[in-house]
Amino acid sequence: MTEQTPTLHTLKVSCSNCSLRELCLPVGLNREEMAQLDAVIRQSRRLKRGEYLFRSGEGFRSLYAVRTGYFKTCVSSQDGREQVTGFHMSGELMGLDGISASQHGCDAIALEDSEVCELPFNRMETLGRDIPSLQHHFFRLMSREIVRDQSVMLLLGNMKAEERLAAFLLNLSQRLSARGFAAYDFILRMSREEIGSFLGLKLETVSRTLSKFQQQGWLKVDHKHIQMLQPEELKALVAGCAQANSLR
Amino acid sequence: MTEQTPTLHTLKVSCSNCSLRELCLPVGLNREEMAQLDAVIRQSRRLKRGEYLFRSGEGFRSLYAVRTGYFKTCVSSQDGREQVTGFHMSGELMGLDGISASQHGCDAIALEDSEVCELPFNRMETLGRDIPSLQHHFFRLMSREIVRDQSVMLLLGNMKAEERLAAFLLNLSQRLSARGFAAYDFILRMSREEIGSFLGLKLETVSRTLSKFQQQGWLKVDHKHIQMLQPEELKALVAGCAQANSLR
DNA sequence: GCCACGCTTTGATACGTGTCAAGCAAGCCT
DNA sequence: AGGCTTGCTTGACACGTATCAAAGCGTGGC
Repeated sequence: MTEQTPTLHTLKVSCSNCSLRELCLPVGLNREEMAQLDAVIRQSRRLKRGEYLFRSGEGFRSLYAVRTGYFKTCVSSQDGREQVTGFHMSGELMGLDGISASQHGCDAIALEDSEVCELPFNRMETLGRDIPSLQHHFFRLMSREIVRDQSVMLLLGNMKAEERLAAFLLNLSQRLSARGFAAYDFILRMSREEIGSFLGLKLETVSRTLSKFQQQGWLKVDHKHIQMLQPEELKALVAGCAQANSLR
Repeated sequence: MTEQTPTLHTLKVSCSNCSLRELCLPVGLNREEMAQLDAVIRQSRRLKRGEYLFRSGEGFRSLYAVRTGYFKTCVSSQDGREQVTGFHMSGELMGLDGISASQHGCDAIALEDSEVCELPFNRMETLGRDIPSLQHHFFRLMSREIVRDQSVMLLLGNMKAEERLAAFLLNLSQRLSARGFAAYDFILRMSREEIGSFLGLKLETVSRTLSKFQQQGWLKVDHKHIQMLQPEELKALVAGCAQANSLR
């Protein structure tokens, strides 16, 4: 109970069959348990950019873990307003919201050609009863998602445009560097509109705010290519108003 | 997997020892399983208005289910901005966000004299392995929380003040009537400021919007006493922009 | 009972972000 | 290559909500 929060992802992404146990299930299983888990995890599925992994309302059977690529998840209202609820990169799990009603509660869309592992939930649940640490890990993952959602609420409820964008960029930076990529030089995989939707802003505001950061010398923005020149300044901006960097 | 989403609460709140199995765990357990569960659930704890049930950062050991009374949960940033993440009434569970880091991620504060049941999480987890339907129920509850958080994001990211407040009132109305209270005539347990914090608005805006609803004849507002005179109008306002009424 | 305090309402004004519109750059198709 | 589409930037302006301020109303304490 006192261990560190689990690293959801390691740097070694490209294994053989399905490297998922390394990615999102670092639970300390023994050899036999590993085998059981492998038997349950389905071969990975490939998606092209723009393809739906699942849609809101579809029957829920499986969770999906990103192996490679990039996803967004979003809920939309009847009149077409769309709210991006998260961006998901390698090692991250999608579909947890589907358990409650046995149907998916959001859309998951690939932002680039991607690959996911399918985790049939029934079987994972059964397996969790045999492997306590696996069960515990799943509870932790779901709880983690709740914590993340709470910090998004804090962001949407309290922060100004500049603070939101700074928090967003810093969060991206942190997650990328945790995966072995450069922390301060990266490519955005999503459009300004999608960023805006996530942050509760219009795309013009996102664009203007990026420009402002650039003018101040904090960033270099070349379309989707972002270089953080003075990350400390961005951190100073969100220091105070963020509880943690658990956005995603 | 195809059953209805569980009613988290029944109308019979005042039982003997701990009526929690009726409230938040309607899982279809047999007599022996019930006994096991009863053995794990701790005696209820009473709190006075304003008292903290737990605080962000405290060690996490238990989930808490509201037996009677009313709570708010909130996260706060270092510089003191507070975001109310939810209001909780009888039968609802608090503390799920604490599992991930083994410490509570928010504060839980009684809005009136209240009573909760303590559910030691370790023991519940163990019990879940013996009672599959209990385990499944917990996954559902957590997933449900994630779904709720997503609709709050939609609200905070996309909706205007009037829509937010209408959605909030309708959600309250629905939850109260599910507990056997009048749907269209109730007392707010929280201040304007707390409503505002939850909805991402300032208290003045909440007040003004309530006044506006009253002027239009949709509500009668007498301090904390709300009567919904034309709920259809409120519904019309949120129709389209809400995906479901799963705020809380 | 009265006073003091907290909560709420209401008004005037300011500010931030949305909206609308135009122009630009990059990528894609024929 | 030309012309089209798509996404991005930038400007002018409008609108919604925040901010500041003052006054009203209830409630609880003495």
